[in-house]
Amino acid sequence: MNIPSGMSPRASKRRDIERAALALFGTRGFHGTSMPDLAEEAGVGPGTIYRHFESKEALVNEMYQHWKAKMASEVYANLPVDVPWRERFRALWRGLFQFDADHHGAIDFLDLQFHSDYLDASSRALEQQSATLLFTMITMAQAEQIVVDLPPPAVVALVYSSFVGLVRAQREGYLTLDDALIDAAEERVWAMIRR
Amino acid sequence: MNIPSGMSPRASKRRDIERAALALFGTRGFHGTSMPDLAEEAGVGPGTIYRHFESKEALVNEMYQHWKAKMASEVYANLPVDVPWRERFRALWRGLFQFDADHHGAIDFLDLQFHSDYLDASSRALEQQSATLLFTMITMAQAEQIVVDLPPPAVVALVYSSFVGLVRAQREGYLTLDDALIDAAEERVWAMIRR
Amino acid sequence: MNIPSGMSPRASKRRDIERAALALFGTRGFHGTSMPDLAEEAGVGPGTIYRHFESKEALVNEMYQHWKAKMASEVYANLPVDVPWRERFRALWRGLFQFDADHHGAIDFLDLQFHSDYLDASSRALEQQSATLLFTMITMAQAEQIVVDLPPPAVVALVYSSFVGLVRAQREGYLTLDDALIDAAEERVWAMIRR
Amino acid sequence: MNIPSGMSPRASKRRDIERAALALFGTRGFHGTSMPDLAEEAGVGPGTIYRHFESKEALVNEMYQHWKAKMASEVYANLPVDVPWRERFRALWRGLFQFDADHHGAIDFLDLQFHSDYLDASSRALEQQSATLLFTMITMAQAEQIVVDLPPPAVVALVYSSFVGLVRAQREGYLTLDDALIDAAEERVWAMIRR
DNA sequence: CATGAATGAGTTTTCATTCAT
DNA sequence: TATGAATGAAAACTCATTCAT
Repeated sequence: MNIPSGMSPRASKRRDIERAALALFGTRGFHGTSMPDLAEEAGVGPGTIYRHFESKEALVNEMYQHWKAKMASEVYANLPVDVPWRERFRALWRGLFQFDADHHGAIDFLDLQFHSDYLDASSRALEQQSATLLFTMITMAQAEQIVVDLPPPAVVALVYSSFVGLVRAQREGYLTLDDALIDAAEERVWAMIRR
Repeated sequence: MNIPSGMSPRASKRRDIERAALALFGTRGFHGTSMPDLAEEAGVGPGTIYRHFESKEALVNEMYQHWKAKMASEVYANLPVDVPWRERFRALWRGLFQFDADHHGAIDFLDLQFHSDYLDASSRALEQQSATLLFTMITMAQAEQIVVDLPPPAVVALVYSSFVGLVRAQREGYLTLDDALIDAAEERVWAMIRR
Repeated sequence: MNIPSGMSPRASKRRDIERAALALFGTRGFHGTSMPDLAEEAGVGPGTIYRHFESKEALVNEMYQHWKAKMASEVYANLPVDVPWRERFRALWRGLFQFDADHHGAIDFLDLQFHSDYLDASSRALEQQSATLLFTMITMAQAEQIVVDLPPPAVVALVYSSFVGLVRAQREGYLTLDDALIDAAEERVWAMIRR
Repeated sequence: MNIPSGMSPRASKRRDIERAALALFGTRGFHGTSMPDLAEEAGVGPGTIYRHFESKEALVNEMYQHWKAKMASEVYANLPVDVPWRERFRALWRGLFQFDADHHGAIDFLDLQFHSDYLDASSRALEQQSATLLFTMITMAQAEQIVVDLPPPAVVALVYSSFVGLVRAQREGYLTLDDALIDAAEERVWAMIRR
């Protein structure tokens, strides 16, 4: 068997399951993905999934929280401070696309499970937390007269959904998101929200 | 029973089913909605659905095509011609939100079923058609140097996902989309895509 | 299809399921009986059971309560009053065996599910009620110096388990419980508990 | 680890498994007890059970035969000979309760597995043997006009089920079986079966 | 035409058993 | 020898669909 170095076989199977779940939940959705399908995609028996996750719901929630947290730590937590807002925005925008490139399917997964009724309190709390962080950032930039004076949730919606829109368009084959396009889009999105 | 005037009881039941399907498919998704649930929401027996639609897939496809077509005819087909692009864009933007206001849940429904594997060739063709129409519009505006020189699918993605993002934000309770906000957003989105 | 007269086909299926459940739960036990087996024994599809009973646990609890109540009404409620205790006891004893003869398998069923952890509060309450009724009866007879002065639960255990023991012995093929044997046993059991 | 003196670690684990099996099979039943649960209760890994017993069925059968045999040797084989029947009965009765006190749960276990379809030929043979021994004893006493003239299986059923009934009543918390109660019950049960 | 009870294939989940460590 | 992760067959249960009424 081919086990990634430095990983126990058990942990490796868990990874396989998580990988399969990210791919299938992110394309077919939670209810559109059956556990046998998931097992086959992961290359394990159906019973094996239940040695790693309590239930299908527990699996999707653990995944959701994992990726929400990863996004927070890889994108939001690493934004430069003490630089002009313009530059912070560029770092945010590039961070988002970098995250998408580094973790294929994660954005699709998060977007598709967004606000589904099988998400538990923990997942919703993380969701809230991310949103609040972005609202706060916008509010600060507005206080400095840098960003347009729309309700912060509106600004966040405009920016974030633009990002997701481009990622989706690429997934559907309408686009290729290279650095040039990402930067060009960044300029335009900034134009949308700057004062 | 209360039957809308000018509508046969049969047609009225079909409406009830369509209404229920729009609401449930648009919130819980296709696989997350069961036919018995749909029937109950519509106030009909489960068997009745099958007198109007061949199958669950046929139902969602008919719905998808219905609303895609309705959107094309109510929003895209009524855009003013022989007016400046700026004004056409404003009409488009307002038309989108008007459509959302007139047909509660329709945007959520279309967005959630987007590019799902249970959509058939017909649905995909309509999807294509709508997209192509928008791409063409953008291409024309770019030829006149009005709109920024990004790939048309990117421009469409930016605009349309901004619209959907605002609608979603309202659904989640983060926003109220009144005319003032819609117009303010319009200005900013136009700022994003104008040359 | 052969439907008992005066019974809707729906009610008839429910009867079939109840009959099958009494037989299988009473011989193989709750956990030893699978829903597909139950369905086959009842001559219905597995899904049909769930249109009549919420779950396997709900089924066994409804059955338990049904038969406990039936036993109370057919055996305990019809005991003669204003007759000597000797006669009441004979009526009780004969009533128990009559119940067993009338409702084949019911005693085995009740005995096998007795105090199982899948019985719910309602079932346990009925159990309690039956027990209390018997304890009270014994206490009264003791007050009149008719019955031996053991703790009432002990007296009830001796009598009731003697009854069940005979029924079991018949089921295993060791005995045939005809009237003569039942009456002879009654005399001996009375000898056991009389003062 | 705490290993009983004079016992190999292997034998000690086997004891742990047997102890766990007695407790769980005797309360939840054979089908209601899972091998992982059994392993946890025994404090061993699930795989370990299979180094000692071929299968779950083999385990329950070995247990059944073990306890049936133990009961025969500890209770039936030690009955005094050349003493009046009255005294032999007292010894039997006390022996039964002594056995229950010495081997907590064994009576519940034997009673619950009684005549289950997973018991094999060996187990059934031992069952038969025990029964026959008791039938013979009763027949002899009847020949001496000591015991009432019911079919021997009926007499055995009355006595043995009275014993089990008292043990059950204690398990359910209705009674405490102290020596006084046991002796008082013995007197009454003897009154039931004596000529 | 509308209904809803019935169905059985398919779902999520459990568990007796195996086997690499 | 003991382990416990992995397995897949089978369990409880759901649901799209049918059809007798």
